[in-house]
Amino acid sequence: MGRRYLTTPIYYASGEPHIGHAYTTILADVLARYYRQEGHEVRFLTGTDEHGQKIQEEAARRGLAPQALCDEMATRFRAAWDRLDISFDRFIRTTEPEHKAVVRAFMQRLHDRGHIYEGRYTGWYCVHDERYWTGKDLGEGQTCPDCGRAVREIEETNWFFRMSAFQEALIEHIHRNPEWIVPEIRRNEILGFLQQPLGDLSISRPRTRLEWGIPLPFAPEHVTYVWVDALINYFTASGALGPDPDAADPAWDDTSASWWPADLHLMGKDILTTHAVYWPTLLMGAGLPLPRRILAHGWWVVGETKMSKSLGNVVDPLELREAFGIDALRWYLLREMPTGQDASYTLERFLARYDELANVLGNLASRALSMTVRYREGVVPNAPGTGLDAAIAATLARVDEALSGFRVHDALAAAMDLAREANGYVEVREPWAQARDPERARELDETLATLARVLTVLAALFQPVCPGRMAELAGRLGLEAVPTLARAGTLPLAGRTVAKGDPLFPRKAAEDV
RNA sequence: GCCGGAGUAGCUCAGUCGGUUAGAGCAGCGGAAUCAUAAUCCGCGUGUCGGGGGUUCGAGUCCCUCCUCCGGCACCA
Repeated sequence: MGRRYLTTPIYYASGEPHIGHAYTTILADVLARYYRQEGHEVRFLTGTDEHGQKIQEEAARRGLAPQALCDEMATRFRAAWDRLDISFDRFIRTTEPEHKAVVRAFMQRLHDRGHIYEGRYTGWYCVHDERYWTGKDLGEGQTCPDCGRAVREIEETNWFFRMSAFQEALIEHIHRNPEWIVPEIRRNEILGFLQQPLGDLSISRPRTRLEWGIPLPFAPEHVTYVWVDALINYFTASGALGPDPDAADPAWDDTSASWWPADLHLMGKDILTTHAVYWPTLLMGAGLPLPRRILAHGWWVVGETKMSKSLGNVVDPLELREAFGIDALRWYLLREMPTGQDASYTLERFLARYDELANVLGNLASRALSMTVRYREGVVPNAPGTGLDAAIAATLARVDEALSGFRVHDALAAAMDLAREANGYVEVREPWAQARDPERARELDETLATLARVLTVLAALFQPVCPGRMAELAGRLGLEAVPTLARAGTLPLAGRTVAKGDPLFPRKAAEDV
């Protein structure tokens, strides 16, 4: 099996992670777990972006050293991901010595290759806030959007990356790789964006106004623009360069021993341009291969609904973790939002999705395990459990197809449909009637063996979204762990002792929220 | 303004290269069953497929036009 390197953005925030951060990260986590499930070796990267103006300002406001603020922030993000069951393999921080060294080497390499030049940057400066704004940020009559005071146009020395030199190559790359940017609407937007002449990218900020950053090796009176610094994290964490890299390191020309290039960058649609334009052109400049896929997802919006009106408030989905458990929350977020599109959060929809989990999947497990305990002393009979083989095969194919296009919601729908079909199978077989007639013992054995098998497959299928509950289900089936998808359908189960246990997803009422 | 999407059952959506009576889940109504978390299973839809026009033997599916909503148009992490 192959290797998969996937990334979330590194997050820049001083507060608790919100639903946007959480969704990206859970989406990445589910994909990472699916890939592991399929037997791939996986590198799942997340982390924090710790340089720049806002960090410097926030630290000053709180009377902290910037590094102290970042330490606290990184701890908060790690804790949040712990609560959401995120299985990252590497948590990178841009203040790590390794990353700083890679950024310096990266910038030097761009410089050595002739893609960087010194120029003048024009912007609107607010004296009161001591910061620059771009033209489109300005309020009416050229005022500061923060404090409302008049801004003045100012020029400063800046270093620029010749992004424009790579415009044609980037357009060609997108045309040659139609699935490079997913979903298609985002690809179209980037192509539309690239129809305009691409300007060069300012990659530095003078230290006279921004100290908290990585100095440019060839111009130490400037620090690296924070977006450039941040994007390079994906390369740092690939391990392509050693701990003390320089621009002449041979690893630049052969990254095959590392995780680079990334298989998938995930992000919200708001930061697609940086990932699909700035980052690829920077990589071209450095002579590095481009990431294989880029997935931009949509936003959760909270529409006004009867439910939230009647409750008189708007619930943050993350708070539902308390009452329903993290597995249920992950299920809702990934099943409800068509991957790549926006979705609207409502409590009503959450409850409907939870019922699906409890009634279709949870109840299937309850009834199947309960009957095995009741009719066969809890031992899975030694009989052909092939009753649902066609449905299982069709489901695996559907899941595979959906995931190859990153339609996670479709993959989850397919998994749930298998549970539905299994419930139908129970109705058709009527194991309770088979149990009453001693002459039908063999049929009952087959029914129970089939249900044990399909539950094993379902545990594997749902494991990436519901890792905790599916580990529990696997345990009740007498398994040590959730098996891989490849093994789940053929794993010998006869003779194993199962346990009924409490409901996997206990029934809830709206009042419980 | 320019570019790009979307508009299909009460709700969330699927509808591949145009082709038999337009589908799924949820909600609703009726029934069956009793192993199970009062869960499950079966049956039930007179939907102007946003409006109008066109191409075609035939259009939700292609073309034109109009309406409504949304997104992108860069250094904002």
